[in-house]
Amino acid sequence: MTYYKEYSQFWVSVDVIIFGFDESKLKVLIGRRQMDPGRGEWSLYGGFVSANESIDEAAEHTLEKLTGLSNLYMRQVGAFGAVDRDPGERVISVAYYALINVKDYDEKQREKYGLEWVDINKIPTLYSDHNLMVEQALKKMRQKIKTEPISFRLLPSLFTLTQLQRLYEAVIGEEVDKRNFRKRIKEMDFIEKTNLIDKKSSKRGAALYRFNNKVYNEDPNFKL
Amino acid sequence: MTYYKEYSQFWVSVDVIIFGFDESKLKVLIGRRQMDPGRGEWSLYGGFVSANESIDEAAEHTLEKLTGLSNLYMRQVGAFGAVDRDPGERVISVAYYALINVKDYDEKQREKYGLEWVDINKIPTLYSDHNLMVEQALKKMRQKIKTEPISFRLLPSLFTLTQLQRLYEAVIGEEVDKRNFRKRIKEMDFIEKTNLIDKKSSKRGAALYRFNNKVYNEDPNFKL
DNA sequence: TCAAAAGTGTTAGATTTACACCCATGA
DNA sequence: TCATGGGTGTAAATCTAACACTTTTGA
Repeated sequence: MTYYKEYSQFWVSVDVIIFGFDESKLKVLIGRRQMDPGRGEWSLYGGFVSANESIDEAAEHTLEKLTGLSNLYMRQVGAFGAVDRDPGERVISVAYYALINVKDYDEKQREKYGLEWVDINKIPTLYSDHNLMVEQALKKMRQKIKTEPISFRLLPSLFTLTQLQRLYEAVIGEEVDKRNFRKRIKEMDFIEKTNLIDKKSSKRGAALYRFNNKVYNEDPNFKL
Repeated sequence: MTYYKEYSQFWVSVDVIIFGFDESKLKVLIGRRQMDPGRGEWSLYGGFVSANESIDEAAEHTLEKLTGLSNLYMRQVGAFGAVDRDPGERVISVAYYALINVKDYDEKQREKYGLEWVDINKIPTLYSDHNLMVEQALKKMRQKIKTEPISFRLLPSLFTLTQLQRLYEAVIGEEVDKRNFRKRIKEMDFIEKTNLIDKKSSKRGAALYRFNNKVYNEDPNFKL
């Protein structure tokens, strides 16, 4: 503490907006806050940054603790720093959003932390400024999904085009034309048709597709 | 300090990327760092967040102190939190970018703080992770300038279409077609032609335009 | 008189949107 | 046999991109 001792210090936390996709709905993982103040209120999951980790790492640790998964897609939303944002103390928080495939996520893990998947359109009032964080995270994600292949982080590794379309619609919040959507998909060589058939979703069965990251890297042109 | 005492606290600073436009170039205001560590290195201007202000306010205060101007356009870039980003101590910094009209900015103020306008394409190595901050700020600004009327924050209140075009080109980093550019401007009713003529830029003289915010708010359709 | 910047329209090509029917299958 | 979701192509409309010459005037 040699250089800056005259200045104030703050607690810094991270809050993670975890997006998942299920039943054609975009969902967020929220839980009941486990600590005071605000114990019992609906809240994002978060954690404090500790001295030996970067903010990014703190967010990764939080996410990994919660999901048991690593290498998830995660991006910073921004820093939230209103003086009274936390009802307890002055805490500055950095929000991140992460994408997970709901099927990879262990239900036991979910129950252990008392978390629930909540439809993005039915989010209750959350602790502190967490509603704001979710809103901003969604806005960022909407941008990204049009220009980067992040959809695949929310889907199983094999997916049907209808699933992909429903996901896209859930994220941008409006319906799109099936034929036009598929036309665009066909132009992206890194979205590969397998010869596997999904029989769960329809009687006829739907072709299963796969995202080929190697092909994508050779010609990273994604546009929805 | 009742709730979170077990957790670490951090210094939190703000760093401001101040963009200006002059001589058809996009510029950033940087100076020689006035404090240890890193005294004398090229650096963004920043300041520590204090206990009684939000991060946004801290950024506004920093900017106002530096420029003597208030109500400038400012947006958050994000939080930077690598453990060793600051060579002195662990400091988490939140970067902001601001837009100013170089002509509104008092030269005395600039000299007082030893600041220089540096071409965005000729930025020297800066203190800490400030180069990264500038890069990210520019990326964000590039997005914004296409969909929101922020150009006018970088220009005098009366400007010629050539100035507007040069600014746009400087920000996106490529030249655009004059006729197509002007066609798009004509469609935006909130960019109003005045009957004033600027004689500085050419012998013939160029019509001066003005951004009408009231008209913009009635039909906020901006697209470059 | 000429150099320098201002100002102005048209056309071809590319992209986007709208739209409707047949297919395969399990219940 | 029929209800359900899967799959497919074309044409009109819109948007984008390319392109060159005339005007004005101060030096």
